[in-house]
Amino acid sequence: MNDQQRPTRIHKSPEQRRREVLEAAAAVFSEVGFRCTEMDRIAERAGAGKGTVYRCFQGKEALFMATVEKALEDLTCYVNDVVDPLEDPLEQLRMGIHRYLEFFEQNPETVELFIQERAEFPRNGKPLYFVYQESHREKWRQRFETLIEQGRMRSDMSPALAQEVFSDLLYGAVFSQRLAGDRESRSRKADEIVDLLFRGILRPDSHSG
Amino acid sequence: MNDQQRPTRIHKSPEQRRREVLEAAAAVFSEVGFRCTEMDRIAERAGAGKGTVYRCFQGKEALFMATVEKALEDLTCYVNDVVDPLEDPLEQLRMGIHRYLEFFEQNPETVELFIQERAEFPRNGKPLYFVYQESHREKWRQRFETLIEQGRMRSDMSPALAQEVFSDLLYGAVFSQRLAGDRESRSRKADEIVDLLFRGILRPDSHSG
DNA sequence: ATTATTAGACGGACTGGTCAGTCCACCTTA
DNA sequence: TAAGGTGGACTGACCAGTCCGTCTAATAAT
Repeated sequence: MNDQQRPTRIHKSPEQRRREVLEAAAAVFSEVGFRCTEMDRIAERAGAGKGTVYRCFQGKEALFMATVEKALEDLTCYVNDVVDPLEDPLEQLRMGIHRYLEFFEQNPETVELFIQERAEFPRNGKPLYFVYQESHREKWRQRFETLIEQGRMRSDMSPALAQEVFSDLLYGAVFSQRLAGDRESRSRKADEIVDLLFRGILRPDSHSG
Repeated sequence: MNDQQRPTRIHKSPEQRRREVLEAAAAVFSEVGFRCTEMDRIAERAGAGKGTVYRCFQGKEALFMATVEKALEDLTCYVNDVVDPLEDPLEQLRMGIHRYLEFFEQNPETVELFIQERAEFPRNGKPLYFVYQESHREKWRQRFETLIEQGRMRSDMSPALAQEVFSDLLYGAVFSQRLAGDRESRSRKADEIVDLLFRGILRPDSHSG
């Protein structure tokens, strides 16, 4: 009369396990948020026991940060793999905006992870998102400077400010799109957004100073 | 041998109590986040007992949402009181951006509350921030439309898109400023940002189509 | 090829700490 | 003197992280 289920234990490679746990964690964290996520739930979703999860990652916090880091690496690759080979800075800008918006449209749960990171670890210093952003700042600023040197961008405009406006806008667009929930696809409008940033909203003949 | 402190109980008006608790709650919530906030801590900060806090507000969640709503009302007033009386839509836009950025610079903890709201109540539907935003959407769209009718704004540009870009940028700027932690004051750069949005980054003679 | 041995992978019961919310004895004030 | 505002001790639920008996699979021995 022993109808106990055999739990079908399987030994997998450490990398395989780690990947499975990480994937499950990203899913659960982005679905219910850091605090409401129970480690048991992640274990269950990964098809593993709690002990296994704790062998792969030091604890809940470390596991969460690993999911954030993974997402940032994915984002960086998605943008840079296409943008870096381009020659024209203007094309890099245009394509950068496009790829960035597209990435978040295809991986909406990523936004959730970034929100959670900032919300739950306010004392951990700068969120990883901004650490990554900063590591690319110099590269992008040079692109703006090149545009000015080439006489294509207004020389009375600070490249640093332009860069900040671009990155603030992208950040805001992605968050708004996800949080407001009812907006149209931004990535399909990437070209229009680029046009606005390049040429402004006013008619050329109407601004005299 | 009784050196027990007399707790100096004072009966205050319900409104006074409520205000004090709300203020304390906003401070603690924005300092340590929703989850890490202990109701005991809010009570202590408000100079009241836990029971008193629970008489003023139904529970932790209700108290938190009340702080968010209060912050949104303050923001709305700070912007609209100055913007609405203006006649020129372009001036309204310029001043709106300025006041918005200024508000968050003067009330940085407000950003924290908005982050927390979204992070902790993902299933509550749209965050209050976006509910408020939506309630002003129509008004702002009409301002853009007026600009087009007056021939001052490019007629090939969708007012709806322009509006979204403006609001996404503001949202992103405020969050970035707070989260990245090391940016310069945005409100002092409001005019430059406005200039970028109005005229674009490119030299007028360089875009031929 | 088959069986014996064992390191260590595995899962899940258990523990201990943490708080949200309750409850009631006390105190203020009218 | 009584009505009801007040504060803080208490309770019960919840869950991260631990611990250990069980089970797998790689290797050794035959």
